[in-house]
Amino acid sequence: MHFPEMIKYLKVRREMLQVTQEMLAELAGVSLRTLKQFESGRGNPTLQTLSKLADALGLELTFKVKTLSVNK
Amino acid sequence: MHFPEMIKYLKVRREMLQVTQEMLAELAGVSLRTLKQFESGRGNPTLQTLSKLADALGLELTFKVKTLSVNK
DNA sequence: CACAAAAGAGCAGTAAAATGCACTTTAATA
DNA sequence: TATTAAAGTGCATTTTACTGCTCTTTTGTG
Repeated sequence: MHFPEMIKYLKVRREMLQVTQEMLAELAGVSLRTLKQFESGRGNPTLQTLSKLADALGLELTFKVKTLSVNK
Repeated sequence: MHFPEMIKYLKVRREMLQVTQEMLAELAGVSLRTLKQFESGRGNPTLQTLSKLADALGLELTFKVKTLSVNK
């Protein structure tokens, strides 16, 4: 999952939960400015920031072993 | 997956692949200093840094929906 | 269209991540 | 035990993430 996908995923998740950026920022304990930057693709959040956001959205960061598929 | 677990996971993965910190740092395009700090728990890497490391280890960052379990 | 709420962005200050260099500690093994 | 590779750390510098404030743009609803 690369950058743009992660952003999209979190954004969709937020909207699905009907939470505004303002609410999420507050819930997550992240500044609104930072969240806005992140969602608009202008960011490289720290793991802590990303975790806080994921957490507030009921998500968890995990690793997945990449599989080597021949045909993409 | 929280901070200490992620560190542990990546470290174990690296060792499983018999890769030294030095090799991984080079492969991932991350400075050795940064990797050392991260693995020794003294860090809060940016998403970019974490992604590079995961990538080089054949791992992918993903989100997982947290389930609300009654009895933990 | 008019209005309001939500989202996006410029600017500047502060905090902290990333980096390089040099040194110390730990672990493996001859 | 001596040697050496790998891992860990202190310090200083550079880069950049985080933040608040303010303003603009977009979106949606009457």
